Amino acid sequence: MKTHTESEENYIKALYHLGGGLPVSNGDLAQRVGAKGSSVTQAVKRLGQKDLVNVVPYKGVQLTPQGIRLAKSILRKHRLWETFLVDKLGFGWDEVHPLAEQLEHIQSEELVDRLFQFLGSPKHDPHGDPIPERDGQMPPVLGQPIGAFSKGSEIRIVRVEDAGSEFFDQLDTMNINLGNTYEIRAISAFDSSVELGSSTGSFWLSQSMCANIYAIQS
Amino acid sequence: MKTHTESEENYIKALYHLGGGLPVSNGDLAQRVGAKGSSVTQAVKRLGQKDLVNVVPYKGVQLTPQGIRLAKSILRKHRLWETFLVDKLGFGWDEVHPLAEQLEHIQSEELVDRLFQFLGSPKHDPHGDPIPERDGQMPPVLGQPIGAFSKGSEIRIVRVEDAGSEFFDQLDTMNINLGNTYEIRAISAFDSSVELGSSTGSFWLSQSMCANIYAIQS
DNA sequence: AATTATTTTTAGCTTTGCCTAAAATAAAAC
DNA sequence: GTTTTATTTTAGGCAAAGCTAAAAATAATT
Repeated sequence: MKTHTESEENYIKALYHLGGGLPVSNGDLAQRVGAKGSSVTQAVKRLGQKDLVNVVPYKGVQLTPQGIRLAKSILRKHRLWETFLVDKLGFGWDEVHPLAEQLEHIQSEELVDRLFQFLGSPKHDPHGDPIPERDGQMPPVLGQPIGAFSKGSEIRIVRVEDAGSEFFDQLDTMNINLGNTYEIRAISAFDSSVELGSSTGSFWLSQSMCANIYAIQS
Repeated sequence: MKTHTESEENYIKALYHLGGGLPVSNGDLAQRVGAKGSSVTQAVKRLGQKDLVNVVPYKGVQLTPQGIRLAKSILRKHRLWETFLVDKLGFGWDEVHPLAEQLEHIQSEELVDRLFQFLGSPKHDPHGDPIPERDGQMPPVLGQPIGAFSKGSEIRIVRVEDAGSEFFDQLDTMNINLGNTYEIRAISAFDSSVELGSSTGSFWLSQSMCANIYAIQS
């Protein structure tokens, strides 16, 4: 696998995020990478020459299989570094994203492999998102939004959406973490908020909080 | 402290390595960073505008106090990452340099501080080189070349020069590591090679090996 | 179908950072 | 104290990556 610039990798990442393998519009891509449309046009032209994307002018850009492979390898690095930052260095889960954006560009297969081992071969990152395997396979995306469970269910938190730092702050102040287990004690017919109970007491979660917190039956 | 490009940081690092605080010639700098003289001329002009160096045309370039501060902070990061790679990920000391060259450019005070703590507040890196402190202070440069000790001395290896991968390979095959202790059993009058002894036996070290291995009386 | 609005591309400019080749300066040799 | 040699700087080019403003193509609306 050749070596790519950070800018290129950022475009690939954005394309994977927005479209997976499907075409993405110039405008959406521009918004995602924080550049102007004209810059995107020439950027994807460069990527096209490296066979990382297929470009149809005025129609859209699409990752090639190689592009998807690269995207996954970047995502793998990103999520492994996030895991390192949280598990080993004690960062909060709201702080790690910008750091991982830098670290994900470090080039070394060996480093990634060793990091993976050092972290105990994790399948999911600190937010519960799946970490792509070495060969590109994706572990399952875990859980359903809390709102999807019915009264009486015993649930375990397995994933949270990246819904901004205020959301993470709220999780922190409510002491909600991956792995926590609760019983669903009540569901409000008025505003769909949910009462979660545990051995230490119970509390209410708003509908919008519930929508960003994923759990499984436990 | 503002943010700098990787190229800028590489020039600063090279200047610190070559001159410390003293003037460095264009040619030496060019050689060190692996660029042509003309590239260096404009690079240092840019650095001058940021007050990281003082340039006297045709005479030489010199780090300013701010430049020295920056150089030390890069060196700190470099050596902390090397420590991480060896101590935590199990890399060999000959493999870590190119990786640390990438990692040293990651921007985050917080990350450096946490890494430092995670590694147990080390004062020296895996080669025994001092890791600059947060405030720029330098721990002592340890040891004297093995050749400087006299027959009968009990010594402990505390530092090795970065003398290329063949040198490191030789250390590995001879099982020489930081912390090892030996007795100086003999010094050849013919070629200045040295016989080191330990509980497990003894062996001879060539003069050029000795020159790159540093020890203290133990 | 024609016009308007939106999106995308082209054209041309800027900065960083490298290059080669030619000119200018400093150092060394005669 | 010239002249030759070595070093350093200008001058001019090139690629990556961004920008603005104008032109072209597509999509939406009357």
